[in-house]
Amino acid sequence: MTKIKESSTYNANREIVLQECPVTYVMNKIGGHWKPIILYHLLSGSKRYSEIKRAMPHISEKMLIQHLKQLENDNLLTREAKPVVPPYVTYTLTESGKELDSVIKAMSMWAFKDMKRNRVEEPVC
Amino acid sequence: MTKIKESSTYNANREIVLQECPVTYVMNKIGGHWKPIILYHLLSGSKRYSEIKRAMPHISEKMLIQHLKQLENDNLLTREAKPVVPPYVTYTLTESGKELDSVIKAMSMWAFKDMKRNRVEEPVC
DNA sequence: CATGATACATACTTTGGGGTAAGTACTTGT
DNA sequence: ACAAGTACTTACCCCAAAGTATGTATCATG
Repeated sequence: MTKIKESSTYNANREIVLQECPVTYVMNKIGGHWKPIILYHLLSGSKRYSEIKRAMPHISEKMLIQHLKQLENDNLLTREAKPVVPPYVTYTLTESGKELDSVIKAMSMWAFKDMKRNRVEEPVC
Repeated sequence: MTKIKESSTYNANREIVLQECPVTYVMNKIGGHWKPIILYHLLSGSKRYSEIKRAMPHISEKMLIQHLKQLENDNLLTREAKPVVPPYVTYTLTESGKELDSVIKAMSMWAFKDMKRNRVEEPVC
């Protein structure tokens, strides 16, 4: 987990904007390339670590746990580890996390519309 | 405008994911810290360059035009320049851009709910 | 006895997004 | 004559996000 320097101008700006815009508030929680996709996969139900990994073949393990931890810190999902060997860890969306489905759905609907408009072939997701 | 190297693993991964996930498709068009905020301000109607600038005091001019150009390339807004001095340039959302309000609204609604839940003071936006 | 599965952790490097600062062209106002 | 406004452009630098690679603990199974 890369640590974040608090003293940069970037972060100063971000904090100011955070106080001013709900959209930025959301982007700070689900922004980036991987977080929305993780959420997307968890919206269909709780999943084991390895299940998520298999569902997203192109993410590195480092990125996956890193974002899972961030999402956990942001109260979007919970982690449950059964003390067995081999380890059995499941990730489940919280209420906050589940309510994001309206956002994810709005995004998906817009995406499909826009792909059609720009004649991009539709994906299988 | 910083050029993007096409040959990186990052971009390879991104292109693969792009073909698989509508959410990533959206994130590539409106992701980052500034684009959603620009869109947010244009949703209330066409604006001059200087108006957008004044509405977003914390963005640098470089970032502003850079993102305006990217949004234009992505067909989310159009640029109209009147050939007068001093220059008079207006930015207007396209149909695609306007339709993003469902996404922006879903985000805002979730944000306010989540802020309440986490007892963050509500912003004035 | 060694391989594989599971769920990570850690070190090291790259890169591209963003910041800062300065310049440009043209005209209007004082 | 000089500053100010408008809409950019350009150059240079920094750092945080992402990638690559390897290590760890535990047990089951061949």
